[in-house]
Amino acid sequence: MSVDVLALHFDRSARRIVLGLTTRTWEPFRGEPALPGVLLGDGERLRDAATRALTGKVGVAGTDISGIGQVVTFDEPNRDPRGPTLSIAMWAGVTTAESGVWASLDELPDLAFDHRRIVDDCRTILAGELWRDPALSRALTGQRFPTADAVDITASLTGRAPDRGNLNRTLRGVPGLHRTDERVAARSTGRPAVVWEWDD
Amino acid sequence: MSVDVLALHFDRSARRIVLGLTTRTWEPFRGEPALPGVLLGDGERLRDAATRALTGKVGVAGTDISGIGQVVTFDEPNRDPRGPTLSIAMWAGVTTAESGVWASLDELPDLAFDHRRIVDDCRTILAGELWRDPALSRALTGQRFPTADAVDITASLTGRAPDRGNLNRTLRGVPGLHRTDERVAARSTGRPAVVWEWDD
DNA sequence: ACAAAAGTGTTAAAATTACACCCATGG
DNA sequence: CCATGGGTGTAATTTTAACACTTTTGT
Repeated sequence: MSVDVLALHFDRSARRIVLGLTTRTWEPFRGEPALPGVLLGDGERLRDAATRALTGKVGVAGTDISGIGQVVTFDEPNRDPRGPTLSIAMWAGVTTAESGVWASLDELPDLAFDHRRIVDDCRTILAGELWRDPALSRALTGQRFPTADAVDITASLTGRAPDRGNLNRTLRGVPGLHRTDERVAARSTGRPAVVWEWDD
Repeated sequence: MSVDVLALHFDRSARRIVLGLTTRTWEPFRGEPALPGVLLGDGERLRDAATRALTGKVGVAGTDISGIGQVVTFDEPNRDPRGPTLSIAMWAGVTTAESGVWASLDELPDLAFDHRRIVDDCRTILAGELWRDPALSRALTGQRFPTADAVDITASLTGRAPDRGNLNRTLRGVPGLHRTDERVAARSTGRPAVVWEWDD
């Protein structure tokens, strides 16, 4: 029973979401990139296991984790050559991506085990929950963010650019999120974007 | 890490779904009704664990299980007084409810642990997946069934009677399901209902 | 003929999606 | 004043939900 984490970080300058990876130190798949994962300890909570995976395998500081949530459980017989195992997939928001390996969602290297499949499946699910699940949304945006970031996050996660107008209206309906009067120039040109802020 | 099963059987004569329960033989909650559950064995698949729970704790024959599926994983710290544990909730369709204790979804006794909460949460989820997930739908209806059964199943799972007309159209859109020319009198009076049949 | 149950037809309401057009800023 | 990005308005489409009305059977 392992917990595998999709560590998501929104890279503002690259305008896309990057995924935190580790390099496997043991067989099987030694040397190949993989999702950070740990075996679930006895009586350990899922979020604790996920945190352990992030700090231990990617080098993320505990304080840089902005949110954790459950995605799905994978139960395929051939996912691990060592025998049938279970994998609980979790998402985690990470505020800084300094240590560890980070790859764009659209340019992933070959991953160990069935991790590629896990990423693909989870990406679809998470794309559907974005702006519906406040915890996930907030973990990706941070406390305050311009609309431009929301556009980039949506585009990066869903794989295609959203309609800006519709997204703007969608944001108005997100519980716990409100518009501020503030504007900020997110790009070098063009109209400045509204700043959105999560209630505390 | 336990697997807890919502054993669902559609009782045609009672026109409702009943839930299979066990009586706990050990502390804690000794003597109280509970969802059939087992500890997940090393390398055991979820469906195997669920089957083991049904056969061992409710007395269901393996051949009477019409389908098994995953619902969600519960990870609440206080769910078990013995310490933090994880519970993977599964649904299972059961074709005959002869041995074991079966209770209507709407008249459940007090259950051990947080099983009442599990049932409530899963019921909401399953109600949403009915007629969308063919595996779940088919496990409840059986290979062939009149529209009347679909009405009863929907009413029993969602808690309120569906619009017959809309449900009829919904069934037309279910993948793998088709109408037959056959009609059957499901009630003592009224127009006979169309029989639906799953492909294969 | 009447009540009960099943189906069909139609409409209303809501949620998604698409797109035209106006606004604000940098160069 | 023009290119670029942000925002509003509006319409088309699709999905859900509601409800009136017709059909078929037993009593």
